Amino acid sequence: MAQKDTVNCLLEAAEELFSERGFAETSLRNITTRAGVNLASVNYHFGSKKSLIQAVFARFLAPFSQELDRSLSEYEKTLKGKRAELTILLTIAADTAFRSSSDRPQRLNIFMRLLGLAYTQGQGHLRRFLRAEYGDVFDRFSLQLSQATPHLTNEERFWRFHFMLGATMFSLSGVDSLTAMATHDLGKRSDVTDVIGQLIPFLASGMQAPSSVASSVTSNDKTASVSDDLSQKSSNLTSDAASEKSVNGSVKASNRARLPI
Amino acid sequence: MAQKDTVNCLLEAAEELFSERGFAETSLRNITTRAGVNLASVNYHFGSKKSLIQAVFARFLAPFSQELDRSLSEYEKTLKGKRAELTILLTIAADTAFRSSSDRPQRLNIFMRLLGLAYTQGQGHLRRFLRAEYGDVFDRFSLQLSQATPHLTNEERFWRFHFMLGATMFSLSGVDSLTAMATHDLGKRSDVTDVIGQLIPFLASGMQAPSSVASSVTSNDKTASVSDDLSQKSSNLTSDAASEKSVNGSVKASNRARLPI
DNA sequence: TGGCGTTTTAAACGTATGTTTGAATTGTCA
DNA sequence: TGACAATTCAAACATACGTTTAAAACGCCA
Repeated sequence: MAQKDTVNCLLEAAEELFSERGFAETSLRNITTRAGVNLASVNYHFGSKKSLIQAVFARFLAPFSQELDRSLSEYEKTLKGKRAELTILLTIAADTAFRSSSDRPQRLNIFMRLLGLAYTQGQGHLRRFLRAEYGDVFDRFSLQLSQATPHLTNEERFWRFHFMLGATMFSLSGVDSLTAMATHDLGKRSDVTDVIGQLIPFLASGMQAPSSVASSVTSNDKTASVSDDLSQKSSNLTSDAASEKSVNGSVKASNRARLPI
Repeated sequence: MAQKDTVNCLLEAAEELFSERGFAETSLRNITTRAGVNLASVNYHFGSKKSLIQAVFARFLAPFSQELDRSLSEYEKTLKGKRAELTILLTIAADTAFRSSSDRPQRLNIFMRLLGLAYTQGQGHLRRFLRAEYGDVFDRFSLQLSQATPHLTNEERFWRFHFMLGATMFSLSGVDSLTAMATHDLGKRSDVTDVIGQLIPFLASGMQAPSSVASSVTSNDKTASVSDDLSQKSSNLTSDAASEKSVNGSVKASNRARLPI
């Protein structure tokens, strides 16, 4: 009882403070003070500040990745061989993210800000942690996305995917200050759902821009192979299945766009 | 001679280290060690760590904003009343940024990473500094961008502009690790110019996606008024022209999309 | 060359951080 | 209730930080 409360208050306070100031700028004393618990309880319950950071991410990503996996399965069932539709895929991801933080609506942009910090601030341990924990589900989404954009070369798709990621993370993570600006400049209040509503058409249109390569249809009908050599780069971290590297060692480039976590 | 060297080495080392680890994670001892100078020289030449951070930004932004201003003037001359073209505007900005860091090609993505940090990490002083120093030029670019996208409502344009900003900052700031990933997955080397070449069509297509509002042409032919109440939000910082606030105090919302710095 | 302002240097200062410790408190089950 | 494990607590630990200081080294012009 008391343990659950302390752990939860710590995660809550850490999530807010990290998103406001960043990881290094937030001290354990800041966190424990806001949580109303003793300073030492962080090291007692989590072991270290690093582990606390990872736990903050896990609290959001565990339900999200599970729900995304379920939603993708459901959608794939309705497809019956037809290829996925881009706008629907984006909407699925957005809906899943939004429902995963339904208890408090502003939780989504807090998490987006954290995700942005995971990229911009050092925190290499976080990137490795995220890929090891949730890489599979994201790869699955990535595969569907490939099939929904058959007109693109793998290189184009790779880059446009990261353009999408950047636009999403930046606008959603800064949604508080941006909506404040929008309210001030345009006289119209807007919230996260409004932004997502604006975002998806923008992203879809960007993705569907014509390929710069002349005949991109012929060279790219086989975008299926995705999750083959997944654990290659993170093999020094996951340590299992590392001995299988020589099996597909002859396959130089797997020609797939992978999520950058 | 020695002074110029010390200052320059400090800026060089700080630029690299800040972009690698972030501001708070980079200590003055890290910087002075890499620069090969004494620890105290930071406070001697710059006064404080904050001022050093601002100086790092100024070293890039001063030539950039000056060159962007010149390029915009030149382009406006060729327009002769016609409205600006979106792709050309984006190319102008990209070219200017690239030429401003022509001495070392990887300087652009280093700076993009710094710009991203300026948003994500606390550093409120930096945002105020940037807006006070370079707000005018960015507002000018913003005005041209408005005229190049007349089919959008002000709200749509506001959000799509920030979608562009996020996609650009994220992909260019992470261009090192992303190109490494692209090389590994796709077997093709690419650099900053390649990414920009992919980026501009994506952004242009996203911006030119149809407006979700039915008749957006009639309500939005007058997107000209931009730089009127510029200093309102930063008046507590710039402190000059603060008494003029009552002049246009009656104008509630100026209906313009402003750059978020 | 001698003197003086500028710059560099090593050392120290005060403060804040993450972590550890051992005693005090709490909750639980025999 | 009483004993035992889990949890909380105040205090201290070692370390790293930004900044300051005063002396040493340097550069330059009379």
